[in-house]
Amino acid sequence: MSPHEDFQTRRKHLMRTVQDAMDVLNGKWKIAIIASLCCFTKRRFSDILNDVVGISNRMLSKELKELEINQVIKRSVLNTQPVTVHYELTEHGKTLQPLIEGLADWGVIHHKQIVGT
Amino acid sequence: MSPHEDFQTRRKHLMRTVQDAMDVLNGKWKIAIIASLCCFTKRRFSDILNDVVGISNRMLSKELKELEINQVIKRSVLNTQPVTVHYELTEHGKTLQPLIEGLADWGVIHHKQIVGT
DNA sequence: CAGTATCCCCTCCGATACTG
DNA sequence: CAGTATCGGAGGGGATACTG
Repeated sequence: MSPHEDFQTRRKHLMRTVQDAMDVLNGKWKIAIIASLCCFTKRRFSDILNDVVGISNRMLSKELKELEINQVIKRSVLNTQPVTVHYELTEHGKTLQPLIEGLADWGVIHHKQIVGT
Repeated sequence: MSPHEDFQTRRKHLMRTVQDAMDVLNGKWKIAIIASLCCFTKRRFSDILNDVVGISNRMLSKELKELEINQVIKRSVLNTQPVTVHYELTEHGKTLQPLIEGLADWGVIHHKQIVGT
């Protein structure tokens, strides 16, 4: 295989697997929601609503459902009065933590790059 | 500082810096475009158009501009006939490579998780 | 508290056509 | 080849009100 073909093959594979990941993390809010669940294991609906600046309850509800379907988060209902609901990362979801941290680190780097120190 | 406050502080910081990163990588296409530039340093407009499945030239043009403004990619015009344009990651943009790789790795993990090996 | 339901705007984005 | 211009539709997403 020529070096050129090698690059092509690597790129195609990279593009496809990155896309697989982005299919789960798509939309405006998913990453932020996951970040909210990264520290401190359990959060309630209204906690996340506060963490993620600007999100509406409608959107939060929708995004949480999608993340649950993709087995990234787990929803558990406690039979208190009124009902309490806990959200947390699943074991699978926790494999995203390094990525979120990496993103946060890059956010810092980028801020320095743009603002200058 | 109590452990609880510590968590709060860490989360706030995490959320903010993750947001800084996502401000640059927002929209449907940025990550895929950067992935296309990760292997093989230079790509032409039409190359990226082919790499990123589904994107239109309109969107590609728009997203490339934003990435250039954020100093993630560099655009260079070669005075051939007709004009050739090369896009490549800047030094700053290259600091995103580990993240893209991480995303790709997670894509593989997730695919296994959902499909089952 | 943890959501649903409804309404509606407006932006994102695709399709098509055109230019240097 | 590397874009820009224009149009139009779909749906993302906000605001508000309501429910168990």
